[in-house]
Amino acid sequence: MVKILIKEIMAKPVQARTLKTRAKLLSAAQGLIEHSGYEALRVEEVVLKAGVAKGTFFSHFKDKDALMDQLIGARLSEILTEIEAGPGPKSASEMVAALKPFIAFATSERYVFDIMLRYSGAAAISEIGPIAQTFMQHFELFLKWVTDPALPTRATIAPELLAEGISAFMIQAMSLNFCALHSSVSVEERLEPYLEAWLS
Amino acid sequence: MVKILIKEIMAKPVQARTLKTRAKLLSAAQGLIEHSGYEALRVEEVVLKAGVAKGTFFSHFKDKDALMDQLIGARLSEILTEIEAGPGPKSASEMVAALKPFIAFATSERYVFDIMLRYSGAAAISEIGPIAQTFMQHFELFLKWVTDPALPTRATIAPELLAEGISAFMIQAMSLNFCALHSSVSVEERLEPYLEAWLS
DNA sequence: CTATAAAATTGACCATGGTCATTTTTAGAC
DNA sequence: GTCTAAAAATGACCATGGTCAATTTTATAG
Repeated sequence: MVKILIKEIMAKPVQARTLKTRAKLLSAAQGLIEHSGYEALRVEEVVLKAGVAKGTFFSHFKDKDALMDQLIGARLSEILTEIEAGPGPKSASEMVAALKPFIAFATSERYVFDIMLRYSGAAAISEIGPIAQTFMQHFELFLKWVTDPALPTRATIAPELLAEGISAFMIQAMSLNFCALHSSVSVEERLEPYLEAWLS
Repeated sequence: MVKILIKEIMAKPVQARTLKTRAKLLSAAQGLIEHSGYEALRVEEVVLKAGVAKGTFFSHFKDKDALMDQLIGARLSEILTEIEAGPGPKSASEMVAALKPFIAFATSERYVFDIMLRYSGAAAISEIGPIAQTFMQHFELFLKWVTDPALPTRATIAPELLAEGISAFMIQAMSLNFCALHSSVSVEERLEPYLEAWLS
């Protein structure tokens, strides 16, 4: 009885083999993506390169999108962490400049952008994945920026609201980038007036 | 020679049969959706109900998503047209109320919301479909609203920018609705403070 | 070392979207 | 009517993501 209780509390044991297989799958996928991009990735190729059976893939990842969540989420998090390490922006213009690497990756492929949006919020707390976590991460970052006195902002608006707004405008600017009618302007050029208007 | 030129200028002739088949496919799809929603739709079921072969479906629609673009786009356009017919909002609160039917449909299924976002901008002018058109339609609507003196807005911001901002916040509010961490608040409740802050 | 239960892996198989060479139908010329 | 070329429709077939009963591997108790 005690044993059963302990078992329920403990995380289920993971064999070293599991970690090894998982690492093989992730690195195979990463290699393929570096060669041909995210959209072109095929599960078949991943398992072939990793040297495992197809079924193994799906016992490590719920579906193909879950792998994408891992890979894209990891990259987004790396980029955000780098941005966090930099100085806080003192203007809308500097903010756009700081966000440039994030925007560059998120708009590198339409597919990447779509996956990012689709996984930005999880339907259940227990399903919060890497991409959803980066949304929390960039909310924290924006909150830090707007509460820094170095950045002049509208005092009448709650910092949390300001931060969420930055996120909304960033996504809007990236969305319009994929639209033929608006693609003459770069994401950054479009984002700056939004933020200027929102923050001051 | 003249004939060839004329042919090039003319739209390619469409047989009555084509329109009939297309109508059969659309109504079959509509019927299935009314019964089980958008996500559950299967091409196989559509052609079965319409009484045509599978290949026929794909000579009428580029792919399954193109059918969804038609169906969802048509519904969105209907809703927007009804909203347009109503009175312009005199406050952020009234604006949210006016948008309620649009929001209700767009968030009725996660799948519907995803398709809407994916088709909101077309990669090429020639590919602008029904959903992309509704985005132009709601931009026009928002522009009409913010230029109406009955709605007090920040005069320092260009009306076009204000209109795009409303769109950005509406999408942000709907996105967060699908996120477990934020689903305790309704889309409308979340949208209102955004618009309040943005417009005044 | 052996037995055994749990964990991990396997690959044949399925579900579903999508293609294309072939066949059928239609419109128009004579 | 009948001939012909273009348009439309067909369904066998393919591509790819995903499932699951059966098998192999691992950890561990005795």
